[in-house]
Amino acid sequence: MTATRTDPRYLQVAHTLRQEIVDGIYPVGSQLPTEHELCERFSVSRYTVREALRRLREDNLITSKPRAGTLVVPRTTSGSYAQDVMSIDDLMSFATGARFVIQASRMMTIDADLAQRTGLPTGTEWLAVGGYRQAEDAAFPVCFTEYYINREFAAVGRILHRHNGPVFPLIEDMFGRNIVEVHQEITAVLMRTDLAARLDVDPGTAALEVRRTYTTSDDEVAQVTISTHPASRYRYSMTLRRVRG
Amino acid sequence: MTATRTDPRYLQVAHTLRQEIVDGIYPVGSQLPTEHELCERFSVSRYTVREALRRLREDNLITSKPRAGTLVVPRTTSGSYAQDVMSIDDLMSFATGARFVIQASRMMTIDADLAQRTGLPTGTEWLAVGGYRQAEDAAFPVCFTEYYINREFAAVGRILHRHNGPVFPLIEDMFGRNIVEVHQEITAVLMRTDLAARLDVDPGTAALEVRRTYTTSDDEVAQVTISTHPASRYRYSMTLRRVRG
DNA sequence: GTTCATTTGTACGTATGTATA
DNA sequence: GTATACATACGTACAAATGAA
Repeated sequence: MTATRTDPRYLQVAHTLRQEIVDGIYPVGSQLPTEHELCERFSVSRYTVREALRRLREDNLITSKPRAGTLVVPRTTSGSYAQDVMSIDDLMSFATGARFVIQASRMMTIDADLAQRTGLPTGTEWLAVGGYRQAEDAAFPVCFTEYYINREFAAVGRILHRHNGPVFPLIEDMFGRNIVEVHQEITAVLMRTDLAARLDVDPGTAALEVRRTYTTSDDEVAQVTISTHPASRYRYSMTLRRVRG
Repeated sequence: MTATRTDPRYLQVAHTLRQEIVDGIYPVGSQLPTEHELCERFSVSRYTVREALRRLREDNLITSKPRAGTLVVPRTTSGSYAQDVMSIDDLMSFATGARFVIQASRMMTIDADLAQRTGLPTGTEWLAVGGYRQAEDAAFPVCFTEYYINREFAAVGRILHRHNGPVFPLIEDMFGRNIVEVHQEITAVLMRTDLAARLDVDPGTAALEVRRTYTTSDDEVAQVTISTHPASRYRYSMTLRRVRG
């Protein structure tokens, strides 16, 4: 958008700086002038400069750190792939009508072993819920799932038993937090004997272990989920589309 | 995150208001107190109140309009996730300096068994290339990879041996085609005996099989890749970020 | 329809805190 | 430890938009 006469000052400043970054006057990796210098250059107050820089930060054009100044960062857009929400639903793999049968639910302190499995800090307390996910008409569960829920959001545990589908929307609705990032790790494991019996597969067969970490806009881990799927019943599938860079 | 003594004031105010919105003290559709009233209630300046409200706006909990005030809005379930190019690179799992050592390369007709594994039509001809991917200094390969390349693009086979990294950019560069879609399926399998020896793991251990299908803008399958990773050496990792929508 | 008062948006100046080179 | 640059915070003022008299 071109800066018009009616644009607020901070948008005009943001527009000018953005153009200069794109034009290479401030190349990637270089320092932007200090806020004070920008105030002088544009003859505006620090408030206006900071509002302008905030816009550029929101667009991931710059990062700022005390004392270090403001840095122009590389653009990550070109030739990227995007995955839309349908693929995510696919990823969630919650078949319609699949019920979650809770087997155990309690507050738990992360020990060294669990820290390894979950990536959570040792000694912290989390609501641990374990159970099996089962389709309405199926003879056997499709997977075993462990939830580790931040104690701040432990209240969702009260309604888990009468809830189907992903759990993190519950956290979003009950606490007004947004899950902005889902990190996912997939590994191949051998089926544990205790799970094998309950899932009705042989111990020592292959299984897919999917660990998801849900992070809020405050950079706080809201929930970690670990699902163990018998290889014979699960295939992780997704489609990535290239989007305009 | 619970408001701590060290949190800035605007975060404390934001946290309190967020909780009160969630608790229904300010239900969806209701007006939040005016900024002036919030200043008095929390004994902070308007700057602090506005920073707090900005956070709530960024999380789509409220909207503000001049004169109309600040409104608590219903949570929108919308919002897709996107995955950026960094995560894709991660997904490609091409360690710097990892070489591809070709073991076999020949034109091949898809039989019933291969059709099952690759998803390609029986009876069609493809350039099949098999090999191991190995880091410079590693004693053992990180994975075994099979490429099935559309015969139309079989010319890339000539330069595969002196190429590192993903193969599909070669197709894009050599033939001016664009890969617009990558479909990916991940399954857990048991390590095949013939691969186990070469990868230096025990047969019957867990392995991650990643199959990728690369499709051009003409809806033509350019390439199918099947990689078999020993579970002990590979962890499929990706991050999805929710984007405004 | 006009005017007015109210509420958010933009903008200035100043001061202090905090992280870091 | 110090100086610097961004982060937070206060107070003030006026503009713009809009709901109501």
